[in-house]
Amino acid sequence: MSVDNEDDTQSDRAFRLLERDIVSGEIAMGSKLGEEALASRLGVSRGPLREALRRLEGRSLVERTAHAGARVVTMSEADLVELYEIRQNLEGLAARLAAERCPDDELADIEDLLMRQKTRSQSNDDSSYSQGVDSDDFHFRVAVASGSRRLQRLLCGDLYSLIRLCRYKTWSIPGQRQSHLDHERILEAIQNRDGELAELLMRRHVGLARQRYHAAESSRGLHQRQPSPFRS
Amino acid sequence: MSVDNEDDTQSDRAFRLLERDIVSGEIAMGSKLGEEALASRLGVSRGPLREALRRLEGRSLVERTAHAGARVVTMSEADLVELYEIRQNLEGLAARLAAERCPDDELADIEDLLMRQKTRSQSNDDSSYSQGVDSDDFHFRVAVASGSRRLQRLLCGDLYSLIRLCRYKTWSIPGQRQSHLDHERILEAIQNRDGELAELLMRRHVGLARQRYHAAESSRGLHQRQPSPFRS
DNA sequence: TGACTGAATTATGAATTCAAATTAAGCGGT
DNA sequence: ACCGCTTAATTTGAATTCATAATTCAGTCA
Repeated sequence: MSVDNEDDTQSDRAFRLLERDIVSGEIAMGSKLGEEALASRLGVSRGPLREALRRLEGRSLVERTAHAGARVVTMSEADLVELYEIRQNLEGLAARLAAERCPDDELADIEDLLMRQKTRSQSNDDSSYSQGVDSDDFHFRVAVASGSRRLQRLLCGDLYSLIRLCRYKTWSIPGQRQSHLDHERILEAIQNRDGELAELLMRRHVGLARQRYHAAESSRGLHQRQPSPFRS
Repeated sequence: MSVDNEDDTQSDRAFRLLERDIVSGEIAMGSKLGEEALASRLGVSRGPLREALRRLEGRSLVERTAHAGARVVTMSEADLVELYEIRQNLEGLAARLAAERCPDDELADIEDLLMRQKTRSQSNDDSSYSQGVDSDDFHFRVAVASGSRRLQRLLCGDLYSLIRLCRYKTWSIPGQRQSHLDHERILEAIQNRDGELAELLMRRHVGLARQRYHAAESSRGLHQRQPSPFRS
């Protein structure tokens, strides 16, 4: 009916919508994805919807059993730990590559970003809506600065989706003063073309962020998620 | 028609066949994947075939443009370098995790594997058909030994497919005596529970394998691939 | 001769329809 | 009352059909 934007195919629309709802947690892990219901909900026929589900299956966001149906993947705490270990390593790699090959002006842009964030956090104490958009995120910028398109896609696409599937807003825990200091030190190492140090600092930074989250999570009961919006 | 094996759905069959043919290079990068032709070739209808293509799209093995059609992805030399950088890091991570958490008996199994490979390469000088199956591959075993299912899937599934898409038999270049020595040293570090050393050695090992390949490749002209079997 | 416009063709997108399998419910037996 | 089996209903898998967009080729005009 209403053509929203660029991609005019129904399948792509369903894919984007489903991906958004799954990653944002609006669908809830393990939910059954009944074709007829979803199709009518998204305003598409079962054909394109099935294609969208298959695509999500390829991205390992949904699992499918032979003639039974499709469900959103379920992720345990162990899975989250595994994802963080991978992310830690890969972001370290991104930092090192950025130190080795990123042009100076792009690094200067990131420096500007950090400066803006600093002044903003000083004037506006909470301002925790800093999670505006990707380009405002330090980790995203480093992934771009690595110059490796595939690494960028892995970090900002697949890994980000899966990690965020477990919980909200985990990419960069905002409002942490220590995080900002870490970011400054990492950028400094990158600008000094010290790849080894940049990798080490980034690894430690992500690792500490994980530990910090884990501590906070275990203290207020684990696996609290939004109530599932539709069917269980 | 002929039900080959476990998964009885046509879409899954088409998916497996297409993945195999693409990864093995039988389809050639950039090939147009006409739906009608492929459907008749695989003995399925267009519906299931489209689902298979979408799934491959999700795994980023095929690209699709709005109403134009699907093509096998094309990978440049730069892409291959990026993939190797990622693989290098991730296999290092796998080695470290294995050193930290893999039970001793499983490591003993890998030791047996290396012993068998050694004796076999001594008696049978060529024996390069060692690339029998996954479980005979050292890197595969280390990925398993990491204990991280997701890391294993990333390394042995996605990355392996993409890297192998560029060229044949690149996972472990067989018949290299130095490789076997590297493997022994890496396993030794893992068994000594020296995670840092295992990671370092594995990184260097993969890096050297890449360099070795690159040297060999550039000397005999680049990007020589099988002639495309069907349509361009 | 070359490039642009137009229609015809081909291929893809999507809905409908039918078939097959799983799930759920109902029935009978122990 | 509980367990197993049979049958009905729901859901998924797949093929056919129609609509729409892109490609191709022919024709015309500059």
